[in-house]
Amino acid sequence: MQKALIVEDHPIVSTSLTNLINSSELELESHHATNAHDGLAWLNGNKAGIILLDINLPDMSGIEFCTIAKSRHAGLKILAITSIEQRHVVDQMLAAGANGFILKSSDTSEILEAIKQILSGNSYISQSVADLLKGKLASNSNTPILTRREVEVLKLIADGLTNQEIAEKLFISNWTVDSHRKNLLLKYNAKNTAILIKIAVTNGIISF
Amino acid sequence: MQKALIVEDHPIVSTSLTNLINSSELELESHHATNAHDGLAWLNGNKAGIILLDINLPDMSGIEFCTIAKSRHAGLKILAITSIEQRHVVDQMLAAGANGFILKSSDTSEILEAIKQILSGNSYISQSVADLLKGKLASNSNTPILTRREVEVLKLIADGLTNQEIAEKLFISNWTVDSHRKNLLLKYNAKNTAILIKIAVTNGIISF
DNA sequence: GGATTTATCCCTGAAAAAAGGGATTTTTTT
DNA sequence: AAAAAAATCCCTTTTTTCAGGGATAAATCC
Repeated sequence: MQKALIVEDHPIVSTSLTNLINSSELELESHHATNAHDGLAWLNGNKAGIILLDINLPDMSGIEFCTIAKSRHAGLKILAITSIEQRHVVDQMLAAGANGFILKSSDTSEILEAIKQILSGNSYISQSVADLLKGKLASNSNTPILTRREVEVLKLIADGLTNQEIAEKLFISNWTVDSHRKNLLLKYNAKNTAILIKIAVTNGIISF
Repeated sequence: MQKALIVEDHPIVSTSLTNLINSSELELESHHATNAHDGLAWLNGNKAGIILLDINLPDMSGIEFCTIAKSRHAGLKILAITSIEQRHVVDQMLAAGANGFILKSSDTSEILEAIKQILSGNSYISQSVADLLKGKLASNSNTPILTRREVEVLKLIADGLTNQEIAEKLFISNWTVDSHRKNLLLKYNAKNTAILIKIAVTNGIISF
């Protein structure tokens, strides 16, 4: 019998997922980890047919978990489950190798369908997430594309560092930091640092 | 038989709560609403013994729901269920009249215990939430108490206004705005605006 | 009614950010 | 290999923030 690993810190959700799997016609033996660390440890001694992965874990982001798990266990199938519908999260999860993406607001039949599809080698992305990817949702569509360096600088700005301090940390000139900063303001159409940070935190670019 | 109303938009969680109640020795008939609006409508035609209320609803915050429901139906018992452990949320929910507060990371036995306690007229606050209120948790305990004016100024700063612009908007001197700003930095122990805004958004003071 | 908190106003000087340019080198993509 | 994008560095001036004080009226709490 294939094994399913549920990585989820909320007992209400994990017990529900366990019940869902056990009471379905799926031939899956369900296991449970309450954090990323335990999940990865379990994977070292067991072969999972599928992982149901919560994106908000206490010790590590779902994205990191996904990246690590995939690098250690090729061919591993991961279904990401989240309650937040944010473009950048979906992008990063898919880039990290997730095979499917559903929302906690999906009903149980959709979750089972997603599991089935993934087990049979397909990928499954729920409609609302697919819409998000197509940029159909107006709410998150005005998110500019930042370069790696810009994201790096942005995070340091949000941590309260000055241009000078950032320059020292990244071993670049403060003129360069200033350039990145100006580009950030431009891309976000922000008048100053305050609103820049607000937008960035809201859009999830800055981790909190 | 008393009725329980589950107000929760995530089917995984709501079905799990329903199962939990049905399979327990509690004499409760469980009902379900996926949003605040439907929940309030149901309450107009039915008498609920207890409401299990998710704090993050699609159409209204749990705090608003709580306030409205309590004003319309005196003596209504509400158990708030949340995944976020934020001081201000707990404070506001209790102020809105919630009888109990548990986290989604609580295990099922604790949830049942909370329901029992509340039905018998007591209030129930899970240990981690209680710790939060006592300021025991190092992570979230550094949330300062802001005055009305400080919150007002903070929001305008986050909207990208300068001291001068805020002064004009509030019909006060820019020296005053500067004073509030300095107090905000002091209270949050923030070195500059950037990190101030990050903390404020993270702590939910600034709406997004 | 007295004490405390809140909101207000004031000053100076240093530090930092924003607006305004422009330019070169290194990556990455096509 | 050429084109495009990203990252780097540079300068000036103006605006804004930050740090360091201090002080008074009004509201709120006990």
